[in-house]
Amino acid sequence: MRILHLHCDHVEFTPTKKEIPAAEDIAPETVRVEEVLAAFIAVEKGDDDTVASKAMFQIGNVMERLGCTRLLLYPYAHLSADLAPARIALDILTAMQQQSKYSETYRSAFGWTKSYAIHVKGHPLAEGLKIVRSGGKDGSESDALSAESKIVSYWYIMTPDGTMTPLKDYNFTKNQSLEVLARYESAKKRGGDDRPPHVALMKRLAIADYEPASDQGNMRFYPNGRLIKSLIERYVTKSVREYGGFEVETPIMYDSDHPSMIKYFNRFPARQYSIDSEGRQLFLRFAACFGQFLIAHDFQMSYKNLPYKLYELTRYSFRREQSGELAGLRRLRAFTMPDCHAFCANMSQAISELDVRFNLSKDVLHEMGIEQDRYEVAVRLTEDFYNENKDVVLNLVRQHNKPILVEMWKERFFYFVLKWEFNYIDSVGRATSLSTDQIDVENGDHFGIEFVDSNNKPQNPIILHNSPSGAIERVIYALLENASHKLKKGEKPTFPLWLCPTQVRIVPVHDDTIPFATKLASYMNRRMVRTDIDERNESLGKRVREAEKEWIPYIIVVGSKEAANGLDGELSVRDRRGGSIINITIEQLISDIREEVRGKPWAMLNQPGLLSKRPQIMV
RNA sequence: GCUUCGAUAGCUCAGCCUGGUAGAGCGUUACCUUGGUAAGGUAAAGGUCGCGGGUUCGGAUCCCGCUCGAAGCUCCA
Repeated sequence: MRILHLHCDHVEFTPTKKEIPAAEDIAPETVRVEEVLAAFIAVEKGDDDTVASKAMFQIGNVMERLGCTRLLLYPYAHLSADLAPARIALDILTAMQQQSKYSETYRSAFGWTKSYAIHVKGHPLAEGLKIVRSGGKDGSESDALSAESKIVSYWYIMTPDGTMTPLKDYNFTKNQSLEVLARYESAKKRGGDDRPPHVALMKRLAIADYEPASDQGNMRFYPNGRLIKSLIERYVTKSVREYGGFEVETPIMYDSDHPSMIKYFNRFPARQYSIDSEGRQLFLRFAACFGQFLIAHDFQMSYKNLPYKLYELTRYSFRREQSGELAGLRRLRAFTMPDCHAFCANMSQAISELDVRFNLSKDVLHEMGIEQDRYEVAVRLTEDFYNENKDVVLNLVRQHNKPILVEMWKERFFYFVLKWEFNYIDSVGRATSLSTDQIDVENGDHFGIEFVDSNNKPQNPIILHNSPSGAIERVIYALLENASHKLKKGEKPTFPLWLCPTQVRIVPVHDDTIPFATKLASYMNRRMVRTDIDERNESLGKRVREAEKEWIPYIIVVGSKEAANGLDGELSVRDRRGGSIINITIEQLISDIREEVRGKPWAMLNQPGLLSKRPQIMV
């Protein structure tokens, strides 16, 4: 912020016309002030509330020295070439006005073209320039964010029989991972300092890696990783479509001055990627909410249409987390987020929909190979909501059939009255939220979303925000952590069969058997079983070993015996999960695999079918 | 953002303390090998030791600054 302060005999100004869309709504009247310190102010990028207080402190010092008691705050863009977005500038100017200790504090209208006359006193201290920068550890934390840290929470554990026990009185001996979550969230105590195991695995399996040429937290996905990610994306989308969500696609960037965005944007200004485009400041979405709300705003809805559900899988949502907070696939700056909003006519409809989505989320995680023993449920809600709807929480804990963590707030601070999350607990003691749903009582009004009720009166819907799986990258993180959990227990790590980049690896014993191997592989691929062939000039033992290192569930070694028997004969199949070599026909193997992956999306191999044709991606 | 640690071959890392010809394993390439269920053999290619400065006859190595990365902290709408 730059402040040009002038000690004046008098200042007179008249707003003549609105200059920008965000201009204040005021009646344009001429104002004349005598014996005043006129502070011409340009609010710059990165300025925040701390700048407002610092500026007022400095202005106070000047006022005292001059013996002046009248202050005029005059927004003046021409002092800087690096201005803050209009809405933020207005917020800060308003904050300065409110913080002023002078009873006669004037502020000229923001966003208006003004004519003005000024008479500056002729003494040495009459003119000065101050430059104020934001301080503190995170320069542009908003008011909302700092207020958030002051929220008072009450923590409980609720058991399936409905008992609520204050956290400090609960005995965790039988629920160690819930204790991890509880400590993690309430005491803000974190786990060990081991490197997260999934990072090494994501590299070794050629799934994903850091991209040094991008910003931190923006990953590259190799063919194997892209295949896995794409299958998960398709599966989640399919599940939400079957549940009744209708898929839309919305822009990834929004105008930070758009009236509906202001509140969202200002809440976390330091956490956005922003882009300048022809003088407008755009920010990259950090969720799918705006896009869907802006669509719903333009719908003509009746109560008969509700509940109505919109869905988008955002690739990507962006959150510019602090650099030190990023961690492998667990915490990113660009991530893929399925987000399904249900517009509900009233609270009872919202509550019954919440229940459906809780089960949807549970099923989705289960089908992806993330079971209930790997995650813990947290429910956060306001005291009022709890008192009026105790059975809602009770119902959730019964469905989960394990104790859950409850965080209760005296008053509503966020836009929701209730939120639940499934928190994955990893092997190094970290909790990471996957699925979530919220009951939002604010944004229907805020985004002007309306439906007409049975009395022909417009109403704002209650909105549920559900991500049935959480970020797709996090699902992969959880699958890799599951695998590393198995490793620690001395078991063989695996992916769910439908997600394996290669489901069957064929290893020909001898060059003569390559034609048969090729015939076999192409038959299986046509039958939707991802099959490849390792015909490299390597020893049999080495090729089997490498297939095992890739976690390939089935390895078929074909020699002259199999080639002679043809497609009808029995094959010698190494079953990784069963831990033995089985003799089975091709038809039986295909039908076993097809049975196991039934209902899941399928894609063909995303690599050359012959290993000799593949570049080495990772060691 | 703060603290700590790190940056040497495509990858994983040794060498640095104690300055003097740039190392290993894996991978890649070629040849040999034709092997029946977790590593067959031989050889070759491959490096501006992150960038800049300083000390020194001489710096991957010691000193200073910078850049980038990771972990932890704070944080996670």
